[in-house]
Amino acid sequence: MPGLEHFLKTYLELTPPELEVIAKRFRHIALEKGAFFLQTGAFSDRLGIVEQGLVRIFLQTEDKEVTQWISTAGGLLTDLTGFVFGSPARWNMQALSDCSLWVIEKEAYYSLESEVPRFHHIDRRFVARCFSTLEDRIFSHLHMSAEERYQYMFERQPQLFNQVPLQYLASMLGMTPETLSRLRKKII
Amino acid sequence: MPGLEHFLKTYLELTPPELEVIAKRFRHIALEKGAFFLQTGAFSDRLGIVEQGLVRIFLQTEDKEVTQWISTAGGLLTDLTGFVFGSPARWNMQALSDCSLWVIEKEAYYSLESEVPRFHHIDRRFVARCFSTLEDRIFSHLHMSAEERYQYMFERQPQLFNQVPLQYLASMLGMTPETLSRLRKKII
DNA sequence: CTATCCACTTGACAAATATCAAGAATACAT
DNA sequence: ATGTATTCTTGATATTTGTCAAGTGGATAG
Repeated sequence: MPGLEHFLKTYLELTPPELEVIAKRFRHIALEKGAFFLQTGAFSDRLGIVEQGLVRIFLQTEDKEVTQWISTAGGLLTDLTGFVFGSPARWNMQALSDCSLWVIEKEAYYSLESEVPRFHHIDRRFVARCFSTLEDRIFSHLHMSAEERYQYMFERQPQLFNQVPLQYLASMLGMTPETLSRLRKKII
Repeated sequence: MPGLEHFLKTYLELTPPELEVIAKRFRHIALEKGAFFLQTGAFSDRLGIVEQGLVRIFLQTEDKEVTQWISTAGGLLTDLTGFVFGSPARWNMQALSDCSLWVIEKEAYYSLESEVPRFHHIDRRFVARCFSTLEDRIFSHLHMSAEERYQYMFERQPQLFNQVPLQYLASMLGMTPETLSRLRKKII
């Protein structure tokens, strides 16, 4: 199984010593199926990386639950807005299966600024990469149909489609479970 | 008319001396109607803030043009991904009317790191705010109908609806011009 | 003033997607 | 294993949105 250092390297370009200092600040925790890593309204005072398992990021609106994303191995867990601005978290993050995570506290994260000279540069690229991912996603909603979004996601994250309840995938793709079920049938 | 410093303050929390140092690095330019601030594939080596006028941010796909956003006074102009990672710009940015802009070169922007001690903190919050805006937008596509997205945008940016060709607004909302025309009629 | 060009609107129709309800499959607990 | 959730599928139908084509209206150049 790829370790924390492997995942850190996929987000950030780091030298071996930087990697070591940063990795040391993470601790390893278990998150049982059904448990929350974060809940709406709480303080987002830590950042997690999924080692194993699936975590659903979602929000309750008046009329329905909206799944924003499902994080798999290597995926990021944090309410970035809350983490940066200290505002109450918008998102719930709940384990869909028994998970193991690496976690760094906000305080430890920021203290890296004084330990790793290039840290602000690293962090900046990290946030910008998150931005870039969202930009792609917005774009997909502006010019793709539900079917095209399904295909696009399926190509990029095929493992999700075996493991995640379809209702959540549907919400994450901006369609109803029935529509997703029909698209899937049509395409196979 | 609100000045550059006013707009900077809306993005970033700055002390008066910081504000002064940063503002000094911007220069003031005109962008004629139809001219491009940035084109797809170019280097995104500067960041602009709209003082006056409208700038459309869009991209050409095989089958259609997709308008991602329209920047009005105070709005931001940069391909953030390109600006941070040095990759070729994804977006075109074209003036819809005669515009005046404040612009800072990438090099000058980064040199602020050594002039303003808190700069990395400021910059980080800036990027995170951009992220947060996109997150809201993704969310709107996951749970709102075209009609609801129209209403939502109309409440937040009513000025756009007087000034911008509807075809661009439609694309930005992820619908056809005909649909937008009908929604507008229905709602008024 | 008039011709021309856009952008916008409207209508008729088609396609995509949602809704509601029922049945089938699957997972879960006892 | 068996019964009970729950989730997924399917069908019928409604609604929303898209497409295509024609028309209207307003701006602008000559």
